[in-house]
Amino acid sequence: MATGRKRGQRAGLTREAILLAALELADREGLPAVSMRRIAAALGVEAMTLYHHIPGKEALLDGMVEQLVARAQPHRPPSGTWQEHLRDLAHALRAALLAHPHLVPLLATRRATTARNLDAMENALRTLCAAGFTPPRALDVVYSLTGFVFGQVTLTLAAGSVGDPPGAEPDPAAHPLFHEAVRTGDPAPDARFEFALAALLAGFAAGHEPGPA
Amino acid sequence: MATGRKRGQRAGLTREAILLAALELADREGLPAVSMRRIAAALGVEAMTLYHHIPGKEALLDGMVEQLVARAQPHRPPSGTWQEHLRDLAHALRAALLAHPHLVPLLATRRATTARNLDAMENALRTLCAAGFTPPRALDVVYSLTGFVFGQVTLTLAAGSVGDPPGAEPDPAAHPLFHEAVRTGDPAPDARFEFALAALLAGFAAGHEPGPA
DNA sequence: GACGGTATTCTTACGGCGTAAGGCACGTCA
DNA sequence: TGACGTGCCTTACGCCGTAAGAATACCGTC
Repeated sequence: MATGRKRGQRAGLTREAILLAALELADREGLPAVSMRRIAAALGVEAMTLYHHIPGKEALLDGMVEQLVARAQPHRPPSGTWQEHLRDLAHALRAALLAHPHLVPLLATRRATTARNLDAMENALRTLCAAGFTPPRALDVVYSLTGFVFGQVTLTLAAGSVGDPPGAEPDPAAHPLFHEAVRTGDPAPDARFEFALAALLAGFAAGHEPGPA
Repeated sequence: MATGRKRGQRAGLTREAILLAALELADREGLPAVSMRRIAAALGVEAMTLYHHIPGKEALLDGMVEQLVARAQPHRPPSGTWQEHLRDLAHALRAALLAHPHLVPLLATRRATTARNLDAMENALRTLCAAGFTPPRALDVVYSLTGFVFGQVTLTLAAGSVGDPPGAEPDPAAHPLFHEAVRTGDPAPDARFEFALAALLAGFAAGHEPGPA
């Protein structure tokens, strides 16, 4: 530490500042780089200092996830049909995840039920119930949508992560349809997401109102 | 090592045996327990010995994922409508993931395009194209389904993982619909999966054949 | 202004991790 | 018989998370 601070002099650390530094480190160098020592170094401080603001590494990762989901609220106010509401929700969540791709695997090990998160869910449930869904069905819909978005984003990120060394299909003749599809398909991952999201929402609608009158 | 083996005596290690031991360790004690030393100990061997069969930790984790997806093939032969085919695929994948819950987070960081995996995908694509889907659309469907299953399973596992210490909704009055839904909803995770899967498949069908004739 | 308590920071240290480098014994084949 | 490759072990290095404790600045009280 080459800072001009003496032994007991405050460095002005807060839980928020630590989580922010951790987030930035993860975004810049990936999850394995997120160590107590590296975060502390980025803040001009020794590793053990962090423990006065955060109980341990697990709590730190929890906090990072918490910060991530806090950024996943739709900017538009809840209006329009329940489909539009859900579509906004899905887009907001997807955008938040894609903005911090290295953090996405963290969500697979951690539950993210913060108060703010529950507020957004309650909003969605209200919209759905007003549209005639029963509360349990509405919860099914919201949970399903959340898992769907997470899965789509994860698959997208994992597909283009490393330089394809493991499998790297060697024989186009063995899987002709696959190769044709890859060759002629839309290369934008957005299109696939929109397609699948539309299908899921259409499916919810179909299950909700059995016939189109 | 208190085994009765002398210095240069073979222990009969193979890549398969190592991966199996790693899988069993992960199932029994979770992912953090999967270390080179622990795996080696389980096999009655020193850690460095593993490096004669596996290049390193990353390759080991890749191998574990490979083993997992290899178990994700449907047992039934591909028959029936494309919806039934996809449903079988989804159930097989979900069953494989649920059988090794601790490995699911690994899939978030690793792509799993083995030859065997591509075979299953090619099968699905063939069925879909025979039903009138274009190859790119069929690929969209299969990818979307895969991501969907992964997301659903991950969410299910994460929801019931630890003892709910982080959020643990403190005020039922603040989120009345959420609590009513939890109280009166179906507690079986299977039901939610079936509901969402049906919705997604229905959505695919709706996008495929615009009108129900 | 002096003073005591508290909050914040740093130092040191331990065990575990992945793995690089090199040594030793066995099986095989010339 | 002897040389050699293969499979295994030993040692060692630099990371990691974090427990224990010493040192110092800050702050409310007088």
